[in-house]
Amino acid sequence: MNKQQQKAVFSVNGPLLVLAGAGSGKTTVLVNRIANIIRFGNAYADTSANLSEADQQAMRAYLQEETPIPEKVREHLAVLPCAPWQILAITFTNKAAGELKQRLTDMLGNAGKDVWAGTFHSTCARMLRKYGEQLGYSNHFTIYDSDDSRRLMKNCLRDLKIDEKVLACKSVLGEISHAKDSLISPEEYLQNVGNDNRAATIGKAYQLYQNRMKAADAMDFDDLIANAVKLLRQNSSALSYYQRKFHYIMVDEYQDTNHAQYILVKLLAQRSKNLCVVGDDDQSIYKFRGATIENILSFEKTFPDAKVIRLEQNYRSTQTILNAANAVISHNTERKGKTLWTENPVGRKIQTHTALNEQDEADYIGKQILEGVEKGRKFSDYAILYRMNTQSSALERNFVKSGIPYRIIGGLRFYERKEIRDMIAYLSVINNPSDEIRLRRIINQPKRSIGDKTLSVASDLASQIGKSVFYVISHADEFEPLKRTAPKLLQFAKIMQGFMVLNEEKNSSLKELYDEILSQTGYIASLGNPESDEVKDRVANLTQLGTNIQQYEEESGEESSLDGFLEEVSLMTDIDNYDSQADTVVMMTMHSAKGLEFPVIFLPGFEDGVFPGVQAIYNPEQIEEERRLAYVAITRAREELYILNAQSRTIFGSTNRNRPSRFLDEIPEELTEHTAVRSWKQPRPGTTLPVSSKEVRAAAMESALHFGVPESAHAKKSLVFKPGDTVLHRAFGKGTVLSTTPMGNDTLLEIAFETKGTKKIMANFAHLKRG
DNA sequence: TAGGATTTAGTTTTT
DNA sequence: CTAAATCCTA
Repeated sequence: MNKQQQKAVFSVNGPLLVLAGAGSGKTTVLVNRIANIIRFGNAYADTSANLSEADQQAMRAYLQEETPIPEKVREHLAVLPCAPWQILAITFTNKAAGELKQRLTDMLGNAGKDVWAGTFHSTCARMLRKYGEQLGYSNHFTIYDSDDSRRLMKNCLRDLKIDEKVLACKSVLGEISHAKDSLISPEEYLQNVGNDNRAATIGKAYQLYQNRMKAADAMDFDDLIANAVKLLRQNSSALSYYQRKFHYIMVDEYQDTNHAQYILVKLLAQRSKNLCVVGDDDQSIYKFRGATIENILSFEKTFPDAKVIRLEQNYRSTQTILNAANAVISHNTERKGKTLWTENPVGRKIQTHTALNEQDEADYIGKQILEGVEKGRKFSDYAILYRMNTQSSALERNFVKSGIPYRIIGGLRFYERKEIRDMIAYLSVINNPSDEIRLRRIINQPKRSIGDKTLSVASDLASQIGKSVFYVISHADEFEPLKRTAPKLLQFAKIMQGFMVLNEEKNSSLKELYDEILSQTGYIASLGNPESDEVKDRVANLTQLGTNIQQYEEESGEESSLDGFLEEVSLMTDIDNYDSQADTVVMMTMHSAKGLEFPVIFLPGFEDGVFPGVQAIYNPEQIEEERRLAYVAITRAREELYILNAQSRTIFGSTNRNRPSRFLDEIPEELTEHTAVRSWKQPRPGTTLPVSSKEVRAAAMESALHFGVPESAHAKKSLVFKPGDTVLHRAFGKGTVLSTTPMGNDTLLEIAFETKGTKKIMANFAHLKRG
């Protein structure tokens, strides 16, 4: 470790701000700092000792950081052991927390497992499970995700007779989220509306929404933080419990914390003052969801005796990549200012490429990857980072065609798939029957002939008698208005109650419960034709969920519970599932890539209007945020960086010609090497601009034949394969053709490779040779 | 109430 | 362009 890193590791007591540039070994510092605290504990001085002024000073210096200490002083120092559970480490993703724990366990053995490591949300959830009753929640409250929140808000707006055309559900939710970040309750919100009509309406919706959340025993993401703060503020025994428990607190990615999170950390650290925050103001990219860079900029004001350590040596990227990153970020005005440097080699120049359109761009990327793999790179060396999830589809099409194995992080997430959410909803209603939103989701899924009408009647009855909807449904025969549907409702209630009993039984496992739900509800059968690809896919997902449940049970052993599983699931993100071992190319948004690194990075869509996005172009503040995002994206690359733009691009059905991104202009020319399919300045005289997407595609095809694709690929088009042929793929090696299916101008080949298994590949894109 | 057909709206980033 | 919402009919 370098001097600065050592200093950060050994500065144990008191507030500490570590400004850690990209790739500066921040995680190493964090891990070693925690290990150091556990090993050597909390050194404190015997202040009653009769020491000279100089010795006292030496002692103080020692307490603040590892400095040499005179023998005479040593005997007056004591070391308090610090237990792992007295350390709280807050990370940005669950995955980061898991890795932190893993590395600690590698160093310290089992002690590493007892460190409290998690995200803000999981930490708060844990505190609220213990103390939530103080705020009127049960200890198995449900955590709503954004879809649940949306459904609930829709209902609220409908019941308040607010027309969504006047006030969109989304903007109300956004406003409420902002209020919660600022720790403003519905009542306070309503007090401050003045004569702003819109605000008054939002306030009413906020209040109703919160009341219903409480009735459903549910919290949304923002509530987790806000309620944790509320708990600590109004319950002094909880506050003092956690203040005494956590001797040391560390917060990673501090630049992306919001106001509520800042208050939370401040409360927890008030007693011990041992707060260490790590962050990089240049990497703050979550302003849009309430993160305030202020937290990091004002840390020294909040904690006047704070020590500040800068980590500016980069161990990740080549000089070229780092220079480009520095050049781009230097255009921002609102920053603390630092310059990363590295002893790494200069490396290859940054490859900038102008493609015709998004398909052509994807082809270029695919080609570079296949060439690289041929030269010995692994697929997992490559990552593609884009601004919007929608950009992945062009890449996906190309990768399928050329047989490049890939994974997409984000986009349609596993836990957002309909069938998965349905099963999760079953599990959470079993866990918490008051959860009306999720009850509504499953009551007619599979179809039980229970419609909207019946449900709103039941819902009204429930609020009249002050019981939950589930209560009304399970006593449906006692209510006159429900006479007709009562048998159906009772039948549903009966299965659910059966599940609840099963869940209560001590010796039954979650996996058994899950399998029972699947079979008793006949869910799989209700999906339709089991031969169709779509249903096969869904069934595979349901099986995967079963595996996940089993895995959870194995991991948490005695501790496992339905509660625990649901909590883990609701706070899980795609990036948490990302397995860096598998040999596949990875695609994700630049946001998701935070904290990750790859040998080769592709950045498609560097065009004004895509990145920076249209909404940001006329807003200097937002441009700065986009520029920080560019900085994050560039600094993910270790060895090679490709930046791409396209002359025309089709997004959301309309085709636009975008000029290259201003961020490209900010990279000094001597760092780049540019290639282009064709000069983007002028279309050739006499050429009409393609208008429809169909024409664009045709033009791209035509143009690719003449410009983009090398001569050999042209010739390959005439190569015809038949089953039994031996072929040679540049990445997969030798294989035998199993089947051929003509598709348009191309042929889909199924090939059994000797070492890489059976794959389906499009003939024209596969770069095949005869074996 | 189910299911299909048609229209329409909404398109950034995520715990 | 896609996914969701709405409408319409059986």
